[in-house]
Amino acid sequence: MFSIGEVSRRTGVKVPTIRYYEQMGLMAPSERSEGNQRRYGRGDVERLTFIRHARDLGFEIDRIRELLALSQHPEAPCEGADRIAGAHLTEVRQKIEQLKRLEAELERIVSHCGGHTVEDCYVIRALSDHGLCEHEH
Amino acid sequence: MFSIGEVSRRTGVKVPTIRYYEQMGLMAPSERSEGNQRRYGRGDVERLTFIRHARDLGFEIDRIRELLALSQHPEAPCEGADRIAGAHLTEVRQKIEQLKRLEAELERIVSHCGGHTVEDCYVIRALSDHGLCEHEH
DNA sequence: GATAATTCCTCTAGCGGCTAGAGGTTCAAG
DNA sequence: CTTGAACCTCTAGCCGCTAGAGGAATTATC
Repeated sequence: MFSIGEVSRRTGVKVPTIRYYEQMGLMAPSERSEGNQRRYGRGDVERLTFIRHARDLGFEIDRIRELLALSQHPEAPCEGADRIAGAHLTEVRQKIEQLKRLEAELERIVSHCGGHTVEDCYVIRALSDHGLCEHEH
Repeated sequence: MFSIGEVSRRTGVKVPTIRYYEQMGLMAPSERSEGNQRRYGRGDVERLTFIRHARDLGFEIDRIRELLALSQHPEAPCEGADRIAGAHLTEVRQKIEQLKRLEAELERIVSHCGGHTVEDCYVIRALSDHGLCEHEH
């Protein structure tokens, strides 16, 4: 049996975050010591590793709840998991595209700033005057 | 003089958001009608356009406050604005890199999922078993 | 000029995913 | 048995809004 601190060390998930996941229903309420402290087993550590891994990949808490539920049914078809991961991948790609547009716009603004005073500064002028934008945003 | 709704229509910033910006100190408290409703002038519309523009480019509220302060001093050197925009550009690029790593990892996981049941599902297995990861995350 | 529809006001609370801190209890080492 | 670290619960804060309650002002229609 591991204390919450021990589990935190093993999984890399911070102590308050573990408690937060319990509140959010990702982790079932653990057993408790006589003095009411949380005590975890191997299964809990695995589950938390799963969660951490999914969070690192950017899955939302709700999606992780679904993925966890799916992982409990080894015999079920895995379309669900595929769909969730696929949808997430699509979102990630969209975010990348959006950030790239932002990057291009910022690049253009920063590189054009040749002036030495705010009056001539392209950064400030671009922000003031929408006409200087390349794209709609 | 424009009502808050009129200003909202002109700038594309939602009414509650305008009030929020006032609270955050981006917009000075406006004049009021006899019945205590906000009344804005041209200058306010321009300032709000600046803010919206900066938000669209992903600048944080605090940075926008700084940019607004700089824009009030046309004779000042524009290093400040340059530095803020440059730092932001760097952040955007870092986020893109991070999302690309995520994309690669997700791509790999999704495309490997050939099984028909959760038991064989690469999505689920990859989340359970860190050993299946390409990179540390 | 009355009425109705729309817009406006303030205030409070909620979103996601934690993180920080207060104030108190339990545990493990020496 | 004492100390100090780790634990407990509870509340509040972060960011940038957004939503809703409950009420007042304004505008449009008759």
